[in-house]
Amino acid sequence: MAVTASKPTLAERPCDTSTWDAGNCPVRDVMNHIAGKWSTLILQALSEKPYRFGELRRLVPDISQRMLTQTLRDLQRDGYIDRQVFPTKPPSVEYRMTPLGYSLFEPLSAVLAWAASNHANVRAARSKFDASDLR
Amino acid sequence: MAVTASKPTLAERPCDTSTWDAGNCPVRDVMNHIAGKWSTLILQALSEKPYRFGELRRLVPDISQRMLTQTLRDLQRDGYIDRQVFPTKPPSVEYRMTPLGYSLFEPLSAVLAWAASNHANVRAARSKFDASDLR
DNA sequence: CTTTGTTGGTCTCAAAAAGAGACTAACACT
DNA sequence: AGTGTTAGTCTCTTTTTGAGACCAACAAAG
Repeated sequence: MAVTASKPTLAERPCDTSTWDAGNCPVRDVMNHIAGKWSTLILQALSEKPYRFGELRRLVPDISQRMLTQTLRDLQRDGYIDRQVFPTKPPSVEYRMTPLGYSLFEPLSAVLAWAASNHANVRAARSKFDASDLR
Repeated sequence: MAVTASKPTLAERPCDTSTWDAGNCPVRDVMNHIAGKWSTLILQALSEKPYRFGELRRLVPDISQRMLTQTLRDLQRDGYIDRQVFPTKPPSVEYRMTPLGYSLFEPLSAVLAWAASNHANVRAARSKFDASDLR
C-alpha cells in the first residue's frame, strides 16, 4: 500500500508552543489519559456494544485484572464510559460507552483504521532500521 | 460545548476479536508505539516543521533527555520521522517527519483537535466523578 | 451438606519503565 | 584558561505495571 499524504495545513494546531508544558496544555491533559496501552483497546470494544467486566477480560486476554479495573475507572472518570451494577447474585457490572465516548471514538477510529492498513509499512520501516542502521 | 455524536457504524472494526491478543493484532502493534506519553507531542511538533534535538527539548519543557532520545528513536524506527546529522561543530541533528508520518498525523490531528475542543467536557466529568462517586 | 464455580474486584510483591541528574568529547568564543 | 554549545549516554531512584493470591456471597453439582 502506498503512502500518499503530504504535510497537512498546519492551521489547526490544537496547542500552541506557549502552553506545551504539562498542566497548562489541555491537549496533553486529555491525551495523557487516552494514550495508555489499554485505553484505546477498551474504547474500541465498548464502541461496539456494552460489555461486562469478565467479558472484557476474556476479550483482551493479556490484560491483568488490576489494569483492567484501573483503565475502566480512568475512562469512567473522564466521562467516556458508564458503569452500571446489576443486583444479580453474584452482582454483575456492565460498562457502556457514553455520548462523549462515542464522540471521541469517531476521530479515534480513524487512527485505528490507519494502523490497520499501514501495519505493513510500519513493519517494513522497522526491519530496515534494525538491519541497516544503529543497534 | 455540546456533545452530539452517536454510535458510529460499527462496520469498520480494524481488529476482530479473534486477534485481540498482542502479537497477533496489527492495530495493537502499531498503536502501542504511538500511544506513549510523548509520541503524539513530538509528532505534533514535527508535523509543523523539522526540529533539532535541543529545540524539541526546549519545546517540551518537562521531557527528560533520556525519554526524548528514546521517543525519537522509536518514532524513527517505525518510519514516522527521519534523523539527519549535520557535520557542524558541535554536530547538530535534525528530525523531520516522513510521508508515512504525515499520513499518520492526518487522522491523529483530528483526535488532538477533539481533545482541544472537549477539554472542558472531560474536566467536568472528572469533577463530577471525584465529587459524587467513589473515592 | 460439602465441594466447586462464578461474580468483580482488592492486596501484595516483583519486574519493568520512566524521571533526575551527572558526565562526555570536540570545538568556538571570551 | 575558562565557559558554553552540541546530542546524547550512564547511573540511580521513583513510579508504573504485571502476576498472582485472596475475598464474600451465593448457585449448582455431587
